[in-house]
Amino acid sequence: MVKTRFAPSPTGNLHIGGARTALFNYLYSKHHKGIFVLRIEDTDVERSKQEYVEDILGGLSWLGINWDEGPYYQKDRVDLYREHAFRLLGAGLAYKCYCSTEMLEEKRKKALKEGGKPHYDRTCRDLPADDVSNEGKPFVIRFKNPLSGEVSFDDLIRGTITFRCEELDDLIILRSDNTPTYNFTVVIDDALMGITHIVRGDDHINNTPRQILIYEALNYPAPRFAHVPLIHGKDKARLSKRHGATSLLEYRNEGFLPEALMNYLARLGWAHGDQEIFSQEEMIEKFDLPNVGKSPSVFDMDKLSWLNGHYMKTLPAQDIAERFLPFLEHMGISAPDRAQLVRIVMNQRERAKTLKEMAQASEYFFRDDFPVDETARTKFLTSATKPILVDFLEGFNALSSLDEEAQKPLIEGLTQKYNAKPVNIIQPIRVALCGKTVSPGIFEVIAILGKEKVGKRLTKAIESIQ
RNA sequence: GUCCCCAUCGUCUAGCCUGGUCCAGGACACCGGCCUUUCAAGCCGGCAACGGGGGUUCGAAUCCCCCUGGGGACGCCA
Repeated sequence: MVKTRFAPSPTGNLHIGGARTALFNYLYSKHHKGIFVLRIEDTDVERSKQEYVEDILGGLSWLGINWDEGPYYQKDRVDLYREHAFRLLGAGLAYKCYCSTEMLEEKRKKALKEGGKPHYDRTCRDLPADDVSNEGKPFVIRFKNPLSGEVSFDDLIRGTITFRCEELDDLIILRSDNTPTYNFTVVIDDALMGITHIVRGDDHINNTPRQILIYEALNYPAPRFAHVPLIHGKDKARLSKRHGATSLLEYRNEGFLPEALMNYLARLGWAHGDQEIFSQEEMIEKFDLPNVGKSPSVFDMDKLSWLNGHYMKTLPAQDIAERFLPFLEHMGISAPDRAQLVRIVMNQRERAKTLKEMAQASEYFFRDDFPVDETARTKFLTSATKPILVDFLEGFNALSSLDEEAQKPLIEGLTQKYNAKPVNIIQPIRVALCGKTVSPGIFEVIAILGKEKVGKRLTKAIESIQ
């Protein structure tokens, strides 16, 4: 049984990178009909915040990634980690270290300056067992790394990776305040929770050999590892707040659809031939680790927008209308007429990349005091176009239906009378009704607005012209 | 500095494992055209890449080595 996990630390929002890691873990487990676990790694009491926990859970839920187990909180499991730490201490596989933070910092700096590895010099490693000189002093527990030999593992994405033990440090597993550290808790939890496959960012490659050594010391079987490349910003550097490192929920607020974001994230670093569009079911069916690329990818907003536009156009209109509503409400607009709303969505969705854009472009459908673009007004609401509007209004009032077939002859009649192209007749009407030169087809706009509103708006526009 | 990872169009990528069908395919963006009541959408077309150098081979994007470039790690953060 395949069991994967996503184990974020709540020291920041869930961003694009984290979400993709979560997605890959989720897809891999579901592909193998396995279990996906969510675990919150909150052992850093200083930096962990409840608001981030909420952001992470909210972001995953919105995206559509559901976990089968958890969320587990490491905070609730500290006794477990301590037990393990002292077990290693008792077995001689770990030792107490009394070096102060300041001292260590100095040693690091010095080593770096001399061109060496900034590693712990193992001062306390060989302190005699009956040493009493440090009695009562605060201490940390360090893991006793093998001094020689190699550690290697077979990465599911990159193949075999080997490290020499000399490169590894005697890392701290229990801090002086008695709290455990990441490289230790992660091993214990993954082992105890029965995680079979660890999919994570490749910034963890260096941690892997240390963790494998801990698995061995603890006598736990090690899982398989798969390190996915990091996502970069346009400047090719690691994703930061400037690029896409904002909360996933920001994308929701900007009017992106979770289907689009999930699709985009899946294709960032993974491919299945030439296919671009994947439903969640298809991703689960087709996702596999060997198809994940090895090189870092750049987050591309344009492509995300395109995908979002695609889903805007292809998801059921009723569905889009449902999700569209909050964006209207955010603008202080209520849309009680369901059928009308769906009709607006059907006409606007191909001209908007996001729900937010669509809301902004649809204001005139809901408000009579919609803004009027001044450039459009001076160009199309003029003394020259006034008679067209007057004529149109007159003909319009006589219409018995607002169907396209009923409206068409009216416009055609005017093009003949004024010897003008349709565009010259329609644009003034459009500006009168919408306040701008851009809108869905004029027949649709009129049908959606209805007889009364169209009449009022035309009258108002005519009166505004000197 | 040391260690680790990576390297195909501007971007996401297919192809690489199992060399020839690749003067490298798809998608986004961009440019042009068609359609057209505006804007979009849609359709058609175009631009555009195997980082460099050595090997191996009849033949290399594909295998090997070096260089260069980029990224990551080196915390009582995760």
